[in-house]
Amino acid sequence: MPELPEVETIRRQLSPRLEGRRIRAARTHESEKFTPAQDAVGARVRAVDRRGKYLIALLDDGRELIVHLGMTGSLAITPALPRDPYVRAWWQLDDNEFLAYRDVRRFGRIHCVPSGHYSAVPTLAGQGPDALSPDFTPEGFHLALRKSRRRIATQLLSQKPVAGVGNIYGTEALWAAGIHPAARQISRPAAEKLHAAVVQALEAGLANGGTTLRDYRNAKGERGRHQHALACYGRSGQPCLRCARPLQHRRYDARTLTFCAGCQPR
DNA sequence: CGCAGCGCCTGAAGGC
DNA sequence: TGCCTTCAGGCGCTGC
Repeated sequence: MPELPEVETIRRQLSPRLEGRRIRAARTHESEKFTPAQDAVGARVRAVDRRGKYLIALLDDGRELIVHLGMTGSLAITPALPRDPYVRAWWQLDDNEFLAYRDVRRFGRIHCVPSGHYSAVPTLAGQGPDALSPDFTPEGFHLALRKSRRRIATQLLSQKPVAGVGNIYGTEALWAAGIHPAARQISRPAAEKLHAAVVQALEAGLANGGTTLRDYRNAKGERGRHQHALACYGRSGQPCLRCARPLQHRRYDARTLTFCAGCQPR
């Protein structure tokens, strides 16, 4: 599932290829999740930005083309349109190349809105500071976490205290910080530790080109390498790398969380 | 407004 | 071998 490191990897690859390009044509799957991709036809891409897990192409007509990759989404630039039943949207550029959006499970979404008008994208509108931006501070993070009594893992995945964290990197950060995923309140020192762990987990993932468990591919179609560096996610039953006790997994709020009962006490 | 619960999707994996 | 069930989960929506 694409989280901040995967989306940022794609952004860095797409940016030099898309900047300055005019969108000549577009076609999409019939779902209203994807049809807004067609609204960008005629506009020129000024820059490719990212906020949390949202990729945002800034257009020269004062609008933004917003893409969320969901669970299985990927973007690639290709000289010819791939014959692939899972391409849900594509844009033809003025250099005759194509930007193709592939999404097997159709959990992703595409929007085209006036700049900054995110009422149609509530999660983007309401999300906290991007995890790799200077706005993500230990103080603000602790304050944001104190506003809710939900489980810490649920809060991390809500995108509100910080934007860009999904289950993989959230699991890694909680393990690294020694915090139980079901904890409902954490101390200031624990919040500071978790803040550092979130940044570290995401930067490590980015340095490794993202995590490919099954579907993730970057804009060149390559797999990430961070799946080999995961300490906790997907390792239930295997020994904790700190204390050798077998890692456990439990379902909290409809998602599977892996943790070490020894290193991450309640 | 916060939050719990459900639905969206499909391929893979496991049971029989 | 083949059919059926379960699972993965980010996010939008509904209703309390």
